[in-house]
Amino acid sequence: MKTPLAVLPIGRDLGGLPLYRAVKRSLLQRIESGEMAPGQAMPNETELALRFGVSVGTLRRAVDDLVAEHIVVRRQGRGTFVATHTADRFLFQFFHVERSDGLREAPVVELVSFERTRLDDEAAEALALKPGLQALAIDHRLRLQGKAVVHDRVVLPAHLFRGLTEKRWRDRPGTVYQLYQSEFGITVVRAQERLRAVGADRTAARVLGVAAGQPVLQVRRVALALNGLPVEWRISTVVTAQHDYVNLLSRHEVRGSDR
Amino acid sequence: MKTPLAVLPIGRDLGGLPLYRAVKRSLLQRIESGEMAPGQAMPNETELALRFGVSVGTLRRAVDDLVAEHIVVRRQGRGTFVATHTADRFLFQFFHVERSDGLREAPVVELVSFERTRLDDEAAEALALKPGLQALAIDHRLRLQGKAVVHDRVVLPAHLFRGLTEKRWRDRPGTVYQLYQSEFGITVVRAQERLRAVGADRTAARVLGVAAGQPVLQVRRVALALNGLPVEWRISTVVTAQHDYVNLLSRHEVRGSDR
DNA sequence: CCCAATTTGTTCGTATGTATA
DNA sequence: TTATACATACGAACAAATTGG
Repeated sequence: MKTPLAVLPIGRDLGGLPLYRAVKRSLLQRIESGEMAPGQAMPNETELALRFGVSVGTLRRAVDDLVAEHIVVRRQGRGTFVATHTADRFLFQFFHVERSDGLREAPVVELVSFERTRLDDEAAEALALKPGLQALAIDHRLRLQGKAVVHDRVVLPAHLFRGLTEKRWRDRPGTVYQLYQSEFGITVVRAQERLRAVGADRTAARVLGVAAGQPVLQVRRVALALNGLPVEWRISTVVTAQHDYVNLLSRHEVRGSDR
Repeated sequence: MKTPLAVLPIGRDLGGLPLYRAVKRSLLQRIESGEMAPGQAMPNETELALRFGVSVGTLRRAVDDLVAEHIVVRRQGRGTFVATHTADRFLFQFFHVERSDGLREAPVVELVSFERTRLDDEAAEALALKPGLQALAIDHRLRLQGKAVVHDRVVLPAHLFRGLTEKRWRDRPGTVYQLYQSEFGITVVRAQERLRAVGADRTAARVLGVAAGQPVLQVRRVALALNGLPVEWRISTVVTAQHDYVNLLSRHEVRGSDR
């Protein structure tokens, strides 16, 4: 016999909102709140349907949406799990640089610097925060096949990453997004990037070993968490002499945002 | 009483293939073959389900996939239609340049040149064809708010676009993808782009009115048709002084390819 | 190796709601 | 108003994958 679990409220009135959307929202809230943690199995479908007081089909419809948004993953015969960030997912969804001949591989990341600083105007705007707020600025060099190809500057608002030190950053076992998730409860689910071509500035030129002024690709990214709020600002500089930024225009948009 | 319509075969044996995938494939084939043309309404769901000999739920599942891939569109109360290329869709799915302050608008397109030529090695490789095949090369200048921002070079294999003349190109009412679809039965559904930063070459510099060698963004795109075959090769050069190439990393991949 | 329990995946059928013409 | 078509919701049955005995 399973533990007798509480009935889950779907949310007050749902004004015209389809039932499955209400269920989805409720599930999302439970995930955001940490009640169902990443990696953890959710109750099974019939169980959840029972608790929500909806049919299995309706419950499945709600979960379908979460699966499409990479927020949960289903495994036949095993269960449904709150999605964890993996190196694979990071590579696939957030790392777009590959060699011009199509060779794709994980970059080797070197830490260049880790500083406490304050948000400049651009970072503040991107993060929807006030300029001058305490922040962390972390620089990396990324190598592909030994070649220095990308310079990354990551800017994090300090109040979201309390207790983050250079050592913890350095010693993280996986990707930085895995670190955000496991150590700070921040799950990055989507991002917006803006790209432009510029002449390499001194920092990038030094870190990447190219001449200042040489054309490089600059990628500005703001990463958004589960709750839709921006949590990371990043400027990547890419040497595109032998590498490209690839973009597949074959993906699909989320149906309804709910955020 | 409806006309008594033929039973639709789903496809011989379906070895382990779920029924809804077989139905989807069958629908796709009918669309590719032109049996159901763009803009045209498909038979309604119960009708289709009946003809395929499956339940409405299964039929809907198949159509769901096609909707997700933008191959058909559903309109409640009206019907399900084979998708047509529209200016909106083109802008949203295939045009990624906007002003750095976020202003997004349709570009004004000027024809610069229209030539008959032959596939060079790079174009041939991208199009999976042999170098030297007859082709059309068409150059454009795109303006945003009056500013020349993009230079486009479109390369089309002549055998797919028989009878395409400069006049027909010039006189098309909508986007070029609408032209491909309505005049040549070619529906572009997805594309792959590779981006790099380079110094502006002479052509681009002339067309865009920038100094040669100035950093510009170069976008190489191969566009794929419904059947998955490449049909267009394009190199765009973007002046990113006041504009960005934007990319939303929030979209989702297609489940199973079927192609 | 096989069997049984568990969980998601697929398919069916039906009823009712909502948007459109 | 009426008819049509898609949208939502329900419930049930069986298939397929996984795990553990």
